[in-house]
Amino acid sequence: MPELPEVEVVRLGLAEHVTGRTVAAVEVRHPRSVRRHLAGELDFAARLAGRQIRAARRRGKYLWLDLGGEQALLAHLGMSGQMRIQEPGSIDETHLRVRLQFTDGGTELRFIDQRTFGGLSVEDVVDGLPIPVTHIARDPLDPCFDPDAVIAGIRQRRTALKRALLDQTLVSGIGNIYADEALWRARLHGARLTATLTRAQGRAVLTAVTEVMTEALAAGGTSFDALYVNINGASGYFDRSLAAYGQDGRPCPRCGTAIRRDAFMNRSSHTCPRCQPRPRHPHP
DNA sequence: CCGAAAACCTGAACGC
DNA sequence: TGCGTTCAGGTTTTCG
Repeated sequence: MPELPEVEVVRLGLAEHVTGRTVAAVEVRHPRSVRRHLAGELDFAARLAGRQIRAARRRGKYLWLDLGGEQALLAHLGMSGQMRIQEPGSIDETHLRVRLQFTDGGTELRFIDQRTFGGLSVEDVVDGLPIPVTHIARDPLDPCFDPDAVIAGIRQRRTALKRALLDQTLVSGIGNIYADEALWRARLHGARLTATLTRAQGRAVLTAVTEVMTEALAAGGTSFDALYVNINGASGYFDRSLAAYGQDGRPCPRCGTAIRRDAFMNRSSHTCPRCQPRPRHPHP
């Protein structure tokens, strides 16, 4: 489940179901899912056995289970990763990649990932962050998120606004859905050059990001199919509230003009041609 | 520094 | 029914 609200839904579920439990055994069913654990899958399993999970944390789209001792089980869900809590002995999912069992003999934690772009690793924690997360910027739901600093960073770039929003080292957690939704809410076009963005417009788009993510989280995230589900396998329903993403041909909820889809950055961008006119000096 | 493209995968949807 | 194409909520690397 990719973007911040979906990852946060998973984090909340993990916090409820695995905090305080001690890992008994780890089964790696697909080596690719632990490829970022450079010491290999045997080392991965050995480093988890006997460890107690203290907390479930997140920054942007990265998720980790605090193991104490300045180590953590780090997860990135990639495009299709899921975390599921299941009864021991229940049927293995088709794309089950990693299984964690606990010393209490209760439910097990499963990492399921169709496309295997995601993965797990055990990482050292420095200043509260697993090493691979240290280059990731704070996300809009972080209590220490500093919008003015992010706006300054965006304005210093020489690129298009949407590209900046998707840059996880500037502000994290934003993916293609919430970038399009926030730009629509702020009435800005993603091809707008960051250098020409006013501070007020920067503030508007970051406010829109925060609001749309908060609303999506309250709805349990965005899900179009069974690939994006919470730890119990349930889908969120924010897809019903999307104004732009995936709405090509449908009327803009604000003005009724048909939403259009264009190729941008090797993916799709959805805009209202009336509310979000293409900038005159577009080319990034 | 910036951007484009490819790479890493599987499966669903669609056109013929 | 089957085959080829295109597309998908991401990140990283490589090459100009």
